[in-house]
Amino acid sequence: MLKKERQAYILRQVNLHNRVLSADLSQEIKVSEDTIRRDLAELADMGKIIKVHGGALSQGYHYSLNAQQIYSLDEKRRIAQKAATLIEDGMFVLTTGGTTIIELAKALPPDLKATFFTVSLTAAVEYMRHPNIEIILIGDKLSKNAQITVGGEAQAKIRQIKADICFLGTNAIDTTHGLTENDWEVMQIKKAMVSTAQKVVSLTIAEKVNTAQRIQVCGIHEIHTLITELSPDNQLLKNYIKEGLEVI
Amino acid sequence: MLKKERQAYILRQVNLHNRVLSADLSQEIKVSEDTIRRDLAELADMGKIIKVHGGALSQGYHYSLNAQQIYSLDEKRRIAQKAATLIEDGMFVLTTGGTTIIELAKALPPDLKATFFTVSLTAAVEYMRHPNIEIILIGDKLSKNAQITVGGEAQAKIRQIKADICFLGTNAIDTTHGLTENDWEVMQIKKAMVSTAQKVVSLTIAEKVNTAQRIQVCGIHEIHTLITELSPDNQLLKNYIKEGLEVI
DNA sequence: GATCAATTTGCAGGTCTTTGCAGGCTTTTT
DNA sequence: AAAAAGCCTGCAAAGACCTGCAAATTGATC
Repeated sequence: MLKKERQAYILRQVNLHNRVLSADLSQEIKVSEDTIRRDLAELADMGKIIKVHGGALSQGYHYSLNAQQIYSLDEKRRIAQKAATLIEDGMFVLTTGGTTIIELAKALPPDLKATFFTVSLTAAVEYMRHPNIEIILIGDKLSKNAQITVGGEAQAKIRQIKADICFLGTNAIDTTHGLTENDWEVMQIKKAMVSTAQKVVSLTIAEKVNTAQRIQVCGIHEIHTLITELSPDNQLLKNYIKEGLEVI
Repeated sequence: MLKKERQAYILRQVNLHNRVLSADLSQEIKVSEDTIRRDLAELADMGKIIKVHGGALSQGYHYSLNAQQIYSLDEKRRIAQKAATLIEDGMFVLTTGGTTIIELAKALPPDLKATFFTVSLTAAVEYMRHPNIEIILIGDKLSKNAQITVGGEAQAKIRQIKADICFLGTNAIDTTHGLTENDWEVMQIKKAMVSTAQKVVSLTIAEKVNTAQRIQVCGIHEIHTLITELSPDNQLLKNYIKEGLEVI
């Protein structure tokens, strides 16, 4: 096998699998690992692959390492757009925190007149920009991790509110475990919201769909509407429709 | 699994769920926790995540409010410095909002362990930077003008708190009218604070000393301590000392 | 086809990286 | 204050890497 051939083969493998190990290639092609290493080094010099200890990665891999400012901002914007259409004048709206909710706050039409209840500082700040929105901040201990208020007081307050709709920035959701979280206090707050709201809407990027965390907020059937950046007829969402959720 | 792959995976998880635990990752990826820790440390060095005890947080999530132009910043800093000396470990501290209070928040020594109650969003955000401060946010309707929560609920909550000390960002003060405000709702909140705190401290730049507004918060004798950027023996403050206030 | 220079390959050895683990320390939780 | 969890340091083994070199291959030329 010629050097050029071999390198072409390697390149194909890298692009196909996104990664290769020198040891594997050496076996497949039946040349020494040194040769593979030299090939990888050359391809890396040409900028066609990324050399790492033990093998190489495809170029595309590099981009996913450079995290953008807010993760999946575009997706979240699209979700926010859809979510905003559910809010009507005069409604009582309950929201958690999180970057998706912030995007929702930004996406609200400026003439919307509604009352927003929130436990999130950052969401509150965002709502303040809107001229016609009344904001009720739910007080209690402030969690430094989640940047929302948590605790018994807050939960009690939430349960007093007869909210028309509740938007949950969602950490993980799947059909068996329902909506799950990684923080006990946050879970309790969300749980309170779910229990008191007429309609529960989960906002989540597709990447988090069908993932689970350790603490359950509520079962899948307690959620009425699921919003992702995908089209509702996407394959990934089939199961949720089957479970009776409205998918937007 | 290659090291870079693993780190990319970790980064993705962090960005997805805002927070990860080393123990979880170690299980998922099936490497030792040490390796995870080393990865997290590296990613943190690169500034892609924030390392915390037991895991890591996503970078983009913890964003701060951009500070606007603050009027007479230097004076307020000096006031904040003096005010910070009044706070001791374990105290319950009550604060309003306003730029002077924000400076106070920034001036707090990092090892101070205390509990802060506040009605101000921006102050709360600032307090969150401090590792050892517990923050209780007092909820209610959010006033867009004052950027603090106002209303009966908030007042009732404030009165329940047995605060050791209360810092009032002050709009106007003179010996005859006492502490005055121009907003009815803000006045009520401050009034509640004055009535419940052991010690009431008014923070004000010299420019506002001997000015009055239309709504009284409290008489001059309900204030225990007055802090300005001036030296306590300054001519301007004589009258307040004569009235029995502690002037710093 | 034979020859020779240039290139390529494999190998030996020594070095560097990565990983897991032990022991002691620090932080957090109870 | 004690117990648990997480962290840090140092260390050792495994694997990957690099350097230099000699053997093998290539290909250009006669």
